[in-house]
Amino acid sequence: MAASVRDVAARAGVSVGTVSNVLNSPGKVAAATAERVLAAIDDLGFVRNDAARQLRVGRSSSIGLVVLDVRNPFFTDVARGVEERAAAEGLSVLLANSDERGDREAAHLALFEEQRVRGILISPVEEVLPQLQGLRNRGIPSVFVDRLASTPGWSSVSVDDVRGGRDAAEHLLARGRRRLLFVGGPLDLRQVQDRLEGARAAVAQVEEARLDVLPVAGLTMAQGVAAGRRILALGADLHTRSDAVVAGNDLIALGVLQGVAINGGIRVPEDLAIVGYDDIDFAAAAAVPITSIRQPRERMGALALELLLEQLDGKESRQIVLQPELVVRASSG
Amino acid sequence: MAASVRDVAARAGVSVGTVSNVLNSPGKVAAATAERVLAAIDDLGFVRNDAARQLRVGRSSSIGLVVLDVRNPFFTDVARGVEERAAAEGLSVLLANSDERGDREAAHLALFEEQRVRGILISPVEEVLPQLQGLRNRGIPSVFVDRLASTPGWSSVSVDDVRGGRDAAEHLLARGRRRLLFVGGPLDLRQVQDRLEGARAAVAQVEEARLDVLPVAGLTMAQGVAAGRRILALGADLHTRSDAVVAGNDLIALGVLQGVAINGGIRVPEDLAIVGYDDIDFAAAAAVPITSIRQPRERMGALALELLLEQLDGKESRQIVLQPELVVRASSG
DNA sequence: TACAGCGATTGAATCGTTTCAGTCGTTGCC
DNA sequence: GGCAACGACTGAAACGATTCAATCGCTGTA
Repeated sequence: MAASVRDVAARAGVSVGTVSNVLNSPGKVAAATAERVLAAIDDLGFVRNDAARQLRVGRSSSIGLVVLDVRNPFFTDVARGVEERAAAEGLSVLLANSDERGDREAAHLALFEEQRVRGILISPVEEVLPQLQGLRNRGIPSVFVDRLASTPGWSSVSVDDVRGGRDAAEHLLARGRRRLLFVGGPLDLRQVQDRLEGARAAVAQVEEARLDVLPVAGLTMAQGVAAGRRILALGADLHTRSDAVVAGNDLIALGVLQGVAINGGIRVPEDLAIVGYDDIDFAAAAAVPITSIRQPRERMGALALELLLEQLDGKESRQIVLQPELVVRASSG
Repeated sequence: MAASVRDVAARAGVSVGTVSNVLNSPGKVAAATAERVLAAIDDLGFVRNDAARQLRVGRSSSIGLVVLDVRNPFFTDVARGVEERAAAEGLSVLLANSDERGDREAAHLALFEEQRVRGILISPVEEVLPQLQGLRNRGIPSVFVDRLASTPGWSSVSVDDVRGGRDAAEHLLARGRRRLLFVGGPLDLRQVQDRLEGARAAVAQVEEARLDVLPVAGLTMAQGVAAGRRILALGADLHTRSDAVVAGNDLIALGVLQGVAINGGIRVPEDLAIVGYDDIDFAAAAAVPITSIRQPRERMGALALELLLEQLDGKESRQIVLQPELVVRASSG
């Protein structure tokens, strides 16, 4: 049904090699011939079969990107950074969503390997090093995004989340808050651990301050809303409990804000201050604009691709750690 | 370097056909043999080469999805619906972003054809029918998403945007607003046209009501913020101009809200009511929760894939038009 | 005239899988 | 004992592009 390079060759009265050259090294072909071939190509509606090309060439021209949650604007921004840099390099990006689930993550990696992607960028859910090591042995390098590669020999671009968590908590403490509540999860997610650890460190510096933890199942707005409702349900207790929330990310922060606002019983920031994480665009547009820890999102994506290219060039692996930045808005009083 | 089915066959002491059968029709192979083959497979770290498979089989197992803007939560939600339904069918989804640009859209379609995707789901920027017709002739069907296919013979899933626009404007009129301002663009985008047309129709029903148009370059928050600033800049004029905004989508609405709020000169909804479109999750969490026109986002995605499957089965094309739903929140007073 | 040198073109080999007609060895039945 | 039927397995052909050594025709030079 679909025309092949052989059909094109026949119609243009040249050999298949020439057709291929017209497509891939136009300089090698006489102008008149090229013209005839091009004419044949669109007479026949020929479109190159990428599978055949890849098979012969031995590799594809795409790279795989696995993110924790495509619906989180943080990751679409990262993806955007990756894509822009990749396009400049003639690579296309396959975007996959693990939804914070290890099984989906593994499945996506397996698919990427079948597709023989050039390399993989991943924001991992769980311990994927063994699988990635396998990929690397078979010639597919990878780079961690939004997560420090602690094992030597692996590249990564990340933000110092411990510091980010500390900055968030210190800011709240500086504003006089003493009963902090960390809302985030799943707790085995590294980013969450680090941010929590940072917050703990900051709280430990202040005598009468404390930090409780309200774990949630995922870093989504819905989970945040649920958490907000639980905070509301504490009712009068609240004042003996928490006067500030350090959220695992902005989605959680937005959710909590929405959740506690429902009955209007709790005022933000008067009764409850909130600090988010990521500084997605929506944070500034929130009911009460959210104070947040900004990460250079697109830049992380672009850098990650950069590191991947370095690996493909046989260069040394390296870890880039970017610094987060506190952006103060109304939600922290 | 990478092991092939031939290597596996050699190591397991069977023929390549048998290896293939172990992979694809396990029922056809004796248990003992299968076991030996499987052992060889992971001794060698064999991973099937998808390009070769595709080449032989003649088609891939993915479908392409082209959206106007991946950073718009509306589209990630649609994508989610598509993916879920696709996964159930054993298909994977290639997500591409046209960024509301015709050239990028065309480039993505071309790439999808090279990959021999099974079919294409597209939220079109411009008139792509000729290109899609070409694809169809060569065996790749497509379905419009979030856009009615007005030409007979084409499938689509859309929401009645004229009605949505009308509902938005009627709601504002019912609340006593009379000087409406439509903020949206690009104006040649069908969704924008329809929503505007609907708003116009509603305004035409009311004697002393009027509708101005403030065109913007794209349906993003940044554009909305810029529009908001321009509204602010009108200053005192404002009251003789507009007392309500019908936004092209929620991102614009959020942006406008943020833009006019900057100096606090204009209060929402007192001075300026705002109605958005899409009802993305962030609309409810906004500074002033945004009244919006809800579209069944995930459902649209799932239905679109459904229609694509129907086409692949040789069934008739059809157009599904869903009804939007007004969700009233604080921003409209 | 012969020949080197050059650009343009050729076409067979190749990539790794799936497919399918055919072989092989057993079993069961008459 | 002969034969059909059956399950398991084989291996060559095919998919459609790219590659590269070889060939072809010319031109300009010795």
